[in-house]
Formats: sequence, structure tokens, C-alpha cells
Amino acid sequence: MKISEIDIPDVVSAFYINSGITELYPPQKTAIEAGLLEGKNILAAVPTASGKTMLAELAMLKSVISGGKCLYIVPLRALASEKYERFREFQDLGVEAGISSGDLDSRDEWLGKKDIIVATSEKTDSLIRNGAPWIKNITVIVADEIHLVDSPDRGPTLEVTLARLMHTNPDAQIIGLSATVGNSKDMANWLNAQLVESDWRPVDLREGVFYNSAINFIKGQRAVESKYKDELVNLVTDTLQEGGQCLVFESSRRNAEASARRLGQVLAKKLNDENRVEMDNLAERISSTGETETATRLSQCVRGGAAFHHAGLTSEQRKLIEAGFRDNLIKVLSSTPTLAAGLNMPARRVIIRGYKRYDPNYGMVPIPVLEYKQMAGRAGRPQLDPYGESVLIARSFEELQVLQDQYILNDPEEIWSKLGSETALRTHILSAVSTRLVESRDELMDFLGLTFYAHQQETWKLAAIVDEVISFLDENKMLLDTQGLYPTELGELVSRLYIDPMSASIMVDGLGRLDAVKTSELTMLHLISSTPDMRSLFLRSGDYGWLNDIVSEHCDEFVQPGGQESREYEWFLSDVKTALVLRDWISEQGEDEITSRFNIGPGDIRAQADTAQWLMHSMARIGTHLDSEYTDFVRELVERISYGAARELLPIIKLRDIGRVRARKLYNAGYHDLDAIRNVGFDTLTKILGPKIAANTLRQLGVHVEEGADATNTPAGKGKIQKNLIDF
DNA sequence: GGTTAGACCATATAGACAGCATGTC
DNA sequence: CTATATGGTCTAACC
Repeated sequence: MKISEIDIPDVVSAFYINSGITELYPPQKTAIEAGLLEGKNILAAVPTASGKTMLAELAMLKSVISGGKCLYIVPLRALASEKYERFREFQDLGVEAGISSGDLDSRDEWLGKKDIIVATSEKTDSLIRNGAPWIKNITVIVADEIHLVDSPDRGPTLEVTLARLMHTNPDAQIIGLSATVGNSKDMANWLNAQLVESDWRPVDLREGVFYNSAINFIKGQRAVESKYKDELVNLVTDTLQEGGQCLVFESSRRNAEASARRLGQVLAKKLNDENRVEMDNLAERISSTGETETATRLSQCVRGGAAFHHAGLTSEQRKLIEAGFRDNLIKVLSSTPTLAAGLNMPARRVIIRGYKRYDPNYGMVPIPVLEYKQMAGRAGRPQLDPYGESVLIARSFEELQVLQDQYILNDPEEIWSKLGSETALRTHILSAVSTRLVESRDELMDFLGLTFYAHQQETWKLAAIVDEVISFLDENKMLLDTQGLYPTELGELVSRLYIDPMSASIMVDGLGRLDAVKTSELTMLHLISSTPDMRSLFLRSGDYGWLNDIVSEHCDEFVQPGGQESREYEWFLSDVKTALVLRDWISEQGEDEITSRFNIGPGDIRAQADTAQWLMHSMARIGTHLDSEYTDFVRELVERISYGAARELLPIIKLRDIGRVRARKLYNAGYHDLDAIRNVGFDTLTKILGPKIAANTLRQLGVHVEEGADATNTPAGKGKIQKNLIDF
């Protein structure tokens, strides 16, 4: 089927034809035959890279051009950015795209004016809770990676949000995009959608298991030369010699880094020098992302054309690595499952080394088939690779057979709603009551009847948990359970802040008991660290001793001292550990000190600080609501977490270009507030901040700085020349 | 004497959403 | 209730 033959506006078909797409992929054709362009709901359960996004685009563009408005729901912020960048290309068609996720909002005034809005599922939920007026105008809803309703922690949000949208916008077209799963019919049934299911891929995928110097496919073998002792190195060089790239999936950060190091060491000697300059530049840019061990190690790998990728990297480091891999400067990327789902990062050969993952309850468990298929599906770049290869690694003949049966020949699991958990229901019941979506228990059960859970199981199974949750919310004064269900002011606040009602309850309780303890930074940081919304750091065996010392030293500062039972006490200690990272952060400890002291990555510091800031902000709002005398202290901590700075820097740190480091320099030089800085001469300030920043700072404060004053003092254009060298 | 393969033991364990109001080194 | 890869250290075997 050709683009020109389908029922879409001419401008749309012209857009695709101009970008070189004239023919539809088979799954896209099937979707159109199933009514994609006639407003029918569609569930497309097809492999990655088989044109899912474009399938949704066709329906969205058709709708927008006749005055509609679309919502594109994704599971990850990074994916939100990726889709947003793509949809911005529709600007020439007069179609405006917007984005809304925790860290990015459309620069333009209001999402209401946008035609296609990309948002994460939680952000969508939050927008609904906060009553975004444009939601009712939505005509097309796309749910990307909808199989994630199976996820225990985030699936419920997705299904409740979709149920709610179906409820408020019954005429909207729903397009679900899913990986291939065992029970896609169930999901299609829930969405009242036509099921489009296909195994078609634009690049041939060969799935095999490496054993005894060869990749064993179901039919046939491929020998791999054993040049080195290291099997992984052999597998990688085998593909590199052919001109392809490799993606290696590992089960832990440590393994990901170790593999990248080994690969980098070998490849450094083998790589020809055609990209030497660019690679060294990339390595240089990576090492300038921070003076941490992670940055050093990563940079070292990149010099050998290898890299690792995991959540301990800062987002800047991740972006550099992703770009480096796309530009083919990095030949092998060794990654934890960060890259397994979502981002578009294919490679000719995917090596799945860690097919088991540690679970504290069960030990090492094999990953689900669904996850294996997602990783394997990364193999083969459309148009660039003649085929894609995925390789599992076996250490024995028995393992080889098990892996073939278990993964290659096996079908993905069924997905099951995880809405039946107390945690999930707590937040969504509060939301439904707070927004007046439901005003009684019966209405609540009716609403829950629209969820995926209800389509798989009987809702009466939920009744007992629903009762428990309602009495929890009632006891904690977030709703009134009288003749019906009514929200309290606190309940509405908690729902809008988007925190777990359990966290709110811990905060309310903690704020009420501050008078009884010696209230310090640590008190507050530990309080938020003890909420379920904060993911506390892993407790290592060596931590026990020194954490104990700190705890006894500060024992009068904790609102919730550790429980008696050893398991409870361990949780307490890991909360304390988390609080200590945050305390170091707001005490201006260097990144490298924190990362080495706690053995975490630089990205972890940022992630913990981000969450902490959100929770501290929430606690400030709750404090205001309760008229707590500690509210000002909490607000100050919000600021400090945001900048990672001590209290005394707050007056000056809000200046643009001035962060924790430069503010400290200014402070130590004796400039403690804006007035003091305003009165420093340009020359003096230049000695502290350099000419460029000094000039900008003074201009922000309304001081006139002569045009070009900053440029003259720069060693004539030197910076620029170097930059060019670096960039090209 | 120096090197290396293999045994033994200690150690550590994936990811990432949200509020709010605008800009770090 | 469930595991295992890694890397350091030590020992035995080897040239």
C-alpha cells in the first residue's frame, strides 16, 4: 500500500513522500484496514521499529487537520523528548507539538494551544488531577508501550489514567502501541479496540545462543573466531570487522563498566585512526562532565571506542554516549537495562550477557521473555544493517538448550493488571475522590470497573483493599467517609502534589513531632527519606558500622527512630544513609567526595536530590496547610537541595550562571549578598569569576558594563579556535 | 627463580515517574 | 525459601 493511496490529507502524504517514505509497512497497512483512519480504536502489538510511531502519526495528523487535538502518552521523559522532537517536524503542516514531563514543559504559553501534546503517564495523571481544561478537547489518545500496565509500580497509573480518559472523552480514538505480549486480545478488549498483531520487522532478526566458539541459531550456526580468551571480546570484534556496532546488555552496573573497560582496552590497539580526533574529543568532553571516577573511567573507555551506560551517569554523560554511539564513534555500548526499552538505539549485534537479574527476595532470577524480546529487538538498524543478530551466552550445552527453549522459541508472557495493590489504590482513590470524579463507594467501584484490572478479574476482589484504603485515608484526614466520599483540604492538596498519601501521612506525623526532638537538617532530610516516595539507597555490609556510629551520635534528631526488629532497623539505616547523601549535597561536598564516600554514581546524586526537592516542597506545602512553625525551615531546605548549597549562599545563588561553586567563591571572597556584589568593580569580579560571567552577573544586577569589556579580556579568540578544533 | 593457571573467598547486586518556576560547571 | 559473576589473594604446577 502506498502513502499516496490512503485517506489522509494531501499535505500529510506530501510530508511523508518528501521525507522519502512512499510505501507503508505491513502492520501499518493492517491498521489502516482495521479502521485507523476512521477513528476506530486500535491496539497495535508489533515489534520495535516496525513503524508504530508513524502509525499513530497518521491518525493524529488526520485528526488535527480536521480540528482535533492529540495526547501522546509515553513511559519515560527521555522518550517524551524524542517524540516531541519528532512531532515538531510537523510544524510545516501547521501542526504544533508540545511537551509536558517532570523536567520539561513547553516553552510556549500553554499546552491548550498545542495540537499534539507529549506527556509521561504520571504527568498526564497529574494534569487531569489539576483540572487541565483542554483535556476534554482531546480527540486522539496514543498510549505508547502500553504493555507497561503490567509494571507493579507504574502500571496502575497508566491504566487508571486511560480509564479516566475513556470515561471523560468517550468519543476519543484510542491507539495503544504495545510490544508483542501473550494476551494482547485482553488488552484490545479492554480498549474496545481492533487488534493489529504482527511479527513483521523491517530488518531480519536472527536470534542465537553463543556456545563453544559459535553462535547457534535454531537453524544453522555461525562460527566466531577465538582470537582472545575473552568470549565477549571475540563476539564484539567479529561484528566490528564486518562494520557493525554492538550493544551489550549486562545485569549490573559493575558488570556493564567492567565489560566496557575490557573491550576498550582491546579495541584501543585495534581501531584504525580515521575517527581518532573525534573520539578523543568525545572522551575529552566526557571527562569534563565532572571530576568523578565515573567520568574518568567512561572517558577512558571511549578512547578505545567502547562505553558503558547506566543510571549512575548524569544525563549529560548519557546524552554524550548516546550521540557518540549514533555517530558510530563508539562501537560497543555496554549497558544495564536502561537502554532495553524506549530509546531508539539499535545496533547490528545485541549481546545479552546478563539474562538473570538479582531480586532480593528470590536471588538471581531469569528475566521475563518479554524483556528478552525487547532487548533482542534492538538488533538491526533499518536501512543500515543487512540483518540484526541477538546473542545470548551459554556456558554449557545444557544451558544452550535451555536458553533456546526459554527465550528464542518461547512466547512473551501475558500481562496482568497490578492495580490490586494497596499502594496503587491509595493514590488513585484519593485522586478520584479529590477531583469529585466519584462521590460514593458505589461510584468508586463503578469507576474501577473501567480499568484493565476489571477486564481481567472481578472488581469485588478489590472491595476488601478498597475498604482498607478508604479507612486509611479517612483516619489520616484526607477524605471524609460519611454518607458519601468527600475530600478534605489536605486530601486535595496531597492529590495535587502527586505524592503517595502514605508519604503525606508520614510528613504530617513528623511535622507534629518536631518539638520533641532536636530539629536539624538531618531530621528533615531523614523524614522525607523515610517516605515511600523516596527510594532509599542500598545498604551494603560495610555500611552497618559507620552508620550506627552516626545514628548514636545524632540519636536525638530522628523523628522516627529505627524499629527494634532487625529488618526494620535496616530500613531505618538505609533511610539515614540516603539522608546523609542529601546532607553532604547541601553542605557543598564535592560530587567526587559524595560518589566515593557512598559508592554511588554522579547521576544518583542528582536523582536523589531531584526527588528530595519534590518531597521537601510537598512538605513545605503541607506545613503551610498545618500552620507549622517549621515551614520556613523546610522552604529553605527546598532551595538548598535545589542548588546543593549551604544556607549562607542563598542570597546570591539565584543569579544566572551562579551555582554552588561560583557562589561559594564569591562568598569566601567576602561578598555575602547582592549589594556587596553590585559594588565590586568589574576587574575584581573578573578575578573571581572570569570576565564573561563577571560581566553577565553585573548586568543582571543593573550595573553598566561596557560592551565588549568581557571579550577584550579574553585571550584573543583563543577559546573559539580551540572550540572549533574540538567540534570538527 | 619467575610465571601462570586454578582454587578459594569476600563482595555486591536495574531502572526512574512526580511539584514548581525558570536556568548549573 | 531460592544465586552468581567478579576480582583479589593464595597456592600449586610449570618452564
